Amino acid sequence: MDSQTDLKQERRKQILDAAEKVFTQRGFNKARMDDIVAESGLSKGALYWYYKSKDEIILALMDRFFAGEMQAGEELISTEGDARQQLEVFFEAAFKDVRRFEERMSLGYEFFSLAARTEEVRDAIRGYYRRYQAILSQIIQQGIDSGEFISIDPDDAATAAISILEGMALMWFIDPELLDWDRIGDLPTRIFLQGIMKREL
Amino acid sequence: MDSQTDLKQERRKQILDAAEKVFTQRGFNKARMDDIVAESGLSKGALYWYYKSKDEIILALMDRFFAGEMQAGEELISTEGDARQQLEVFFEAAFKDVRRFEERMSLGYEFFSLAARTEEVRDAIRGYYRRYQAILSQIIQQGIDSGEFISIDPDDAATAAISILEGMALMWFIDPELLDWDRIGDLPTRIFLQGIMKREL
DNA sequence: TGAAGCAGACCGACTGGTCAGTCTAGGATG
DNA sequence: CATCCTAGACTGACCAGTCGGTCTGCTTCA
Repeated sequence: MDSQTDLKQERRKQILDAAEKVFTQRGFNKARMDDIVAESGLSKGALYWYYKSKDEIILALMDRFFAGEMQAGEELISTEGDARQQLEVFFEAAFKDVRRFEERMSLGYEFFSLAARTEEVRDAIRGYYRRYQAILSQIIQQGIDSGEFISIDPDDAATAAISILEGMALMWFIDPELLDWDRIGDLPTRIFLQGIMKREL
Repeated sequence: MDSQTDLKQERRKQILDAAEKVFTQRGFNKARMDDIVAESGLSKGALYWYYKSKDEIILALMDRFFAGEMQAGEELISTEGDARQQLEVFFEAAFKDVRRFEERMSLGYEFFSLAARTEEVRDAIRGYYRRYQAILSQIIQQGIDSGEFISIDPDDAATAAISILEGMALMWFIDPELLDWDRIGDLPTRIFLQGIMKREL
């Protein structure tokens, strides 16, 4: 029972790993099941033993993709420090993630374009962002309570913060030169923070 | 020669209009050439008379798409007022555009995911953003020169501004509720502006 | 002990549908 | 007679998904 379950997990991982690689390189539509078969080292029969269809693989991959992206964010909430420091850490970690997931970014945009036509995908992405927003909103609320930040709707400010992150990721994806991390550094973070911090008059 | 050219233009427009509608609804891959034929009211022969392939239509559509998006931005540079006002007008116009292009947004994300695998697409989008950045950078430079804004790299600040716009468009695409324009209004603009404006100490 | 039975995991040749693009046989316009 | 079409049948490649079959390990029971 146990080693059987392990095998199942192992095989599913094996298939999703292969699918991730193939889908990233060729996109959902150009990728053939036979590519995934070849990449996974399994057979077509095995592949269809574990997943009923290509769509099922895509959906399973999506779950894994956004769950993975989420982890970094979720862990952050326990960070020490005042709201400003927490946001700084958050942004910094997020930027690092963007660079770390470089190759996987195109997969993200595959999901976005799928989202337009597939409710299931849209809902998954939505859930992901809402959880993200909740975390940031909480931090910002702290900052408002402690008098660090100006009086502002924390949900909206959180949405704005995520927008900045996602926008920068997009820009970097399209034109890495325009957005040289070493040069631009934490500029957007600084702009955002200065934008919401209380001024000392 | 003249009315012939007109007819050519007209037919090409007819085809691209149909393609835009079909691609927006079904995505590049699910959309069939026969769908575009039906939508355009022309025949398959006519379609292939004007465009050699599906890819050629996609590329032509891309040029039109980004050229259209660009116009609004290009016109802005002549706007009156100081840098702050110009940026405010710019952001406001951009947000209006997002809402106006609601149905066409999914097409944009089709292009983004294509960009990962097609240099021609990547270059086109890149060019579009660079022109956009140049405009914003110019305005921000003005603001720095006039002492309105803090000393900052205008190119980087412009990149940050575009990131905010694009990020918000993305968020809205995925979750319009999270980003209710009437509620969130010009918050991101205000945050950005406060972030780069000189403080009166 | 070992033969028989069985189920779950897996193999890969094959099928059947789909669809981009072609082609034929015209017709109109200028 | 060149250009701009119409109508739509057709071809050929491509590929998701199927299906008959194999292999391995476990259980049963004589």
